[in-house]
Amino acid sequence: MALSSRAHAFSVESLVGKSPKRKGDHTEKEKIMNEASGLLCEKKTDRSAAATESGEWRKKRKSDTGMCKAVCSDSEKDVQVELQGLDLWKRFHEIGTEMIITKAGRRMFPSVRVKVKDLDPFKQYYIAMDIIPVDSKRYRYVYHSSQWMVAGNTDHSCITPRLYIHPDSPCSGETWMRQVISFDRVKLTNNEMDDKGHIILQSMHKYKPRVHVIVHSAKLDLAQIHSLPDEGVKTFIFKETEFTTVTAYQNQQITKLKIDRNPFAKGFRDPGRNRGVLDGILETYPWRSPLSLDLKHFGLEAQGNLGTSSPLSCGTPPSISGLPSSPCSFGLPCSNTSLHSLTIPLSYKLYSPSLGGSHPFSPADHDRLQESGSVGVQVLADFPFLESFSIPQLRDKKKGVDCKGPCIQELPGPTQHLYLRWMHEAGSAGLPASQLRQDSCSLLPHYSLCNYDLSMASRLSSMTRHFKLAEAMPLTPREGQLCHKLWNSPTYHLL
Amino acid sequence: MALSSRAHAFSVESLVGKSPKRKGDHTEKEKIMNEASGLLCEKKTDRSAAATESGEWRKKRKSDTGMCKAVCSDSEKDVQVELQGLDLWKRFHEIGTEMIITKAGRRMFPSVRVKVKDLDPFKQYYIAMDIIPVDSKRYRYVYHSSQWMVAGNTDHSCITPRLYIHPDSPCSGETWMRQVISFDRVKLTNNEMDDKGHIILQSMHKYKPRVHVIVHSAKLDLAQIHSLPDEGVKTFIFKETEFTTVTAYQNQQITKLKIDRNPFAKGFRDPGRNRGVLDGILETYPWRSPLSLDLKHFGLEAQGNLGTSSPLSCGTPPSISGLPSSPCSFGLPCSNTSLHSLTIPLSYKLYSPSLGGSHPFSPADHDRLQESGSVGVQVLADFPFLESFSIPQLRDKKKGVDCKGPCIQELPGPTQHLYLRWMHEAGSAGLPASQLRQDSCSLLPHYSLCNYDLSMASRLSSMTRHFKLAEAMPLTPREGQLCHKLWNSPTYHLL
DNA sequence: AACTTGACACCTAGGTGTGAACCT
DNA sequence: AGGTTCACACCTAGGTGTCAAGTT
Repeated sequence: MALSSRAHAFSVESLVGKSPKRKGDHTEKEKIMNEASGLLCEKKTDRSAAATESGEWRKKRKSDTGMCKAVCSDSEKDVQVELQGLDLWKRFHEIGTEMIITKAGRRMFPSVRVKVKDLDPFKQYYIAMDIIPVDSKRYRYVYHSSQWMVAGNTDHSCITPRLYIHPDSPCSGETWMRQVISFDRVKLTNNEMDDKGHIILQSMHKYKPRVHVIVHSAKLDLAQIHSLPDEGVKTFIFKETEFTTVTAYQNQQITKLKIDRNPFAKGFRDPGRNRGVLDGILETYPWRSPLSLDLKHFGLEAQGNLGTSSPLSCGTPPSISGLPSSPCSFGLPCSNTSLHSLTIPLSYKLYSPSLGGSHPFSPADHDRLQESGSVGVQVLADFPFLESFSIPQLRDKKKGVDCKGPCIQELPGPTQHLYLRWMHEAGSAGLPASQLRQDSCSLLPHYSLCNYDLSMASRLSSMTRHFKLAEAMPLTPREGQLCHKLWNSPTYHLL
Repeated sequence: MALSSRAHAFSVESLVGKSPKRKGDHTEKEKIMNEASGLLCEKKTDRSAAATESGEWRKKRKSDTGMCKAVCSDSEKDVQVELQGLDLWKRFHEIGTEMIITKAGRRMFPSVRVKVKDLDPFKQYYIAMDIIPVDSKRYRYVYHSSQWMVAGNTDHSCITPRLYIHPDSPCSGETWMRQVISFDRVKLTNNEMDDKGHIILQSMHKYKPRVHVIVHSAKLDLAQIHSLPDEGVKTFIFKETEFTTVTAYQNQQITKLKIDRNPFAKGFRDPGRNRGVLDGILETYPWRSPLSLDLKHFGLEAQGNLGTSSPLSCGTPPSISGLPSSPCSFGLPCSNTSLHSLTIPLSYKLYSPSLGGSHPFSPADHDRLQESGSVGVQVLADFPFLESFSIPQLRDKKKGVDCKGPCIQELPGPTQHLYLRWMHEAGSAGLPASQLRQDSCSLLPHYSLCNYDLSMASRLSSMTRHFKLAEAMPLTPREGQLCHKLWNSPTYHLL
């Protein structure tokens, strides 16, 4: 994925390593907190919004259901609040959760979702959420150590956090208890003048959300509650929901996890990440096989193939974790029904990210590969100079207009080569070195002339943005931008 | 537009007439009601949901702002409720509003939107909506007379209508009065077992929505209100919001108005409807001119023109309300930038809908035309037998797969002619008979070979579905389906 | 023959991360 | 050089009328 320039700078080691953890003194302490679910229940006793986390509290854990319970001891009754989606929150928390804040307001992901128990079924309650500072520090992300460091002090004391009343409020205890109470519509903003009711936060600070259960009284009007009432409030804090505010993601692992789990970021998802590295591509994209490159031929066929689906032989779909037995069949399944739109060349090379070189896979790499025990995939894309290419499915109108020539003329000559290294997920799809040796002869570069349809092409474009460019060292932001520009320039984008 | 088979059968007369009104005894009475804004305010005195429209009420009108006010006289204070979007409601009401109901639930369009005035700013209110039967009759739409007729009796008495509480409830009078209160999330269903809280109605019946302003009392729980409380309720009815429930639109004019006004139906919209009848097409679709048809040539060029934009001369764009001065230039503006995808033939004929014949325009028609004072446009589309037509923008995969031959083979011979009559909106773009006579010689059929791009093609397909098939008598459902099938068969659809 | 249903193309509306450009 | 903003491609989610096929 084309992670942001910042995120690109995240060190390779921590990405490829088996189970990357934040380094430093905090790690052990946080782990303990996670295991303890980090629950806090406080009874509201004063008007201070940034209430201290004091007060009696007990905790209970249901790790198998992915929930955690907070029981708030009270003169009346024990109210329990369970955080939903605890597993996901913990995955983020282990890395160091970041939340984007924007001027217009950005939703949280994950969002705070709770189940409430042991309310009085017949009483009316408001349920609300706010977000308070964890400390008075300003933070800075240090790329080379992949850590958040204190960068200064901030005085939060004069700011009263905005209270987000759950839209179903007020509601009977019975009704609240029947449903999962989701705060997914909450939006975070860094705009101090915000008039849309979003929660206002400062970037590069640590915060923690709180959930409040408020007993309804006749005086309360939903439209008039802007701060917590003096009494009848129970507050719950879940340590796992702590986060650092950012305007752009700092830690690449956070970006990755967000993309993987947030449905709205599906467009940035690597289609094959949950299977063998190549499986996703192989199964998703229709290819012709065996791969062979004839750019002149391609140039001639580019238009001629429009709308046709000539019967070509299809290769055997290989998988990276179970390589094909036929020595030279690096082909992919062929879906003729979608072979009607566009002809572009594309080919793969196997590549070891730990080798550090930008060269095609060579026999000498085998030995080093055995040491590293993992392997990536290098993609070679060839871009012929196609002046009058027909692009019927042109969604990006603006870019499409600009596309007639100049953008492609950045590249000299009729054919361009772009080498990309695909960083596979650590451990998820590593190719065993032994297997690689066995089949490595079949993995040497082949060139392909392949037809595939434009919707596939657009997905491929998205997919390739998840590739890591092939450099020995982590990319600098500038490098990342440059490579992305080449790959994602208007014309290429249309591939 | 390809109105539903039912809607197709709507009689020509009522479509073309200057200001079509429903015929029958009701017309005069309804007109009075419209002018009186049809307001009703009733004070709830019993639990009967289907309350009678009795009670004291006054009315006030602000026609220039498109709103209408209801003032409910009361022991406490006058509460006023204004229907928003009154103009739109009235346009529908004049035709005879229809609302689709489905098993899954369908939104209303227009939706009920009101402004409330003179509430007690400090009191809490619920605002709710329900929909009650207008009478105990079942209705049937009679196509040849374009009228709704009583078709039987229904006993509604045992059914208590579902109450839809506005999601902002309860809320202070102050807050309610600050905003437009919209019931656009209300959904109507014909599923008697509905468990999603939608309003359950019976198809082919007449209903009227009611808006209730309910004073909050401590006893009321938002989740527990399923019927109107005994007291503290003021009810408002707007005559213009009456509608007949259908599962498919019956009156083509309703379909047309829904498509024109509902943003979600934009895909079915005729791009030129707010200008001269032809202007939209002429300005929107790139054409080559002068129109001339050479099907053999077309067949040969169909693929050859892909991706090219050969420089052809473009005709003068005429408008139906101001015909072009050049005698034979029924051409259209040419947008070469989009002439790269597909070549299809299409031509126009002027046609008088009141003549009733399916023949091309003849001199003898002129006299009759003068009497009718209005004119439609007839479209002649020619479909050559194109076996291997290139269809890059194939979104409808299912149809695309079926498209190879059989569907087009329904038509005998290499070329098919389909006559469509385009019913222009009454009064919006009528061609003066005098002007027609003057220019009628230029309106005799011409044939055209024209290139235009696929996105345009898809819109044209949508547009042509709005045409009315040229038959002397209103079409039967079967006829409508047949003609639509020809025009919209898988291959044609891609035009 | 009248009416209903369900899959569908085509929209609106809005939530994502990206990277260029900008600010400080 | 760190941090922020904005237009954007690419998604999810769901509201339209259409039509073929079904039911009554």
